[in-house]
Amino acid sequence: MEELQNFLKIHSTVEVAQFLVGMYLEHETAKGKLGGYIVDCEAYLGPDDQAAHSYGMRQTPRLKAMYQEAGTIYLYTMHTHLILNIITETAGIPQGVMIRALQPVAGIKQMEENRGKTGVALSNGPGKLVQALGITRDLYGHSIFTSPLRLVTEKRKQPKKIQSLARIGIPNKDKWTEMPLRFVAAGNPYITNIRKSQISTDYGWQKEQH
DNA sequence: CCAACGATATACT
DNA sequence: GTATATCGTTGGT
Repeated sequence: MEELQNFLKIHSTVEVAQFLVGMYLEHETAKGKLGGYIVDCEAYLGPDDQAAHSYGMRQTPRLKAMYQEAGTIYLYTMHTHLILNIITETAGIPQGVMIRALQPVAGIKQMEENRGKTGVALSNGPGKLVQALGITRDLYGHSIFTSPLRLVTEKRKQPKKIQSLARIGIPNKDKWTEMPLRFVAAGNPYITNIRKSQISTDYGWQKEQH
């Protein structure tokens, strides 16, 4: 965990976003541990990024967590859905990574119950994975290092290829609309809007090394 | 009041 | 398979 904390300190938001592809995300709930691999995420680059909530160093009550230290959990609601972000820089620099999709590994049965769906619909979108993992607003502002919701570096998988794409859902933001700040594990079926022909049988992971 | 870092159902080639 | 319409809540001018 200290290792991860250090990683956040010395790397840029974009580098962290790329590192989070393949990272194991786990939520310890009353109904057991729910977790899986992050396969799709987006970087939001604070003051300059027109698509970021914190564009122009905007300060509002809900943005409070964005100005806290790296590892802080930033949650916001969007059209009835809760969206999960992880803050990536030191306090005062409002940048973060939005978690877009997860390949479920542990507690899949519980996730199906939480979602009322099965298969890729469990977690192939930001609001979906939050619901699948049972994440709630009271995690707002807590740390990814010390809360029931945490990143497990030891279980991280290595993607064969990280693909850079334009971010989703941010039209009319000049160059920021097109900038390749979205990173996915190429070939993984849980990626948002992936085409069937793009899915690979190994789900986009490197082979385990022995 | 209205836009928003979505999700879903429904309607189409 | 892709496209659109509608749902719905909260935060910020």
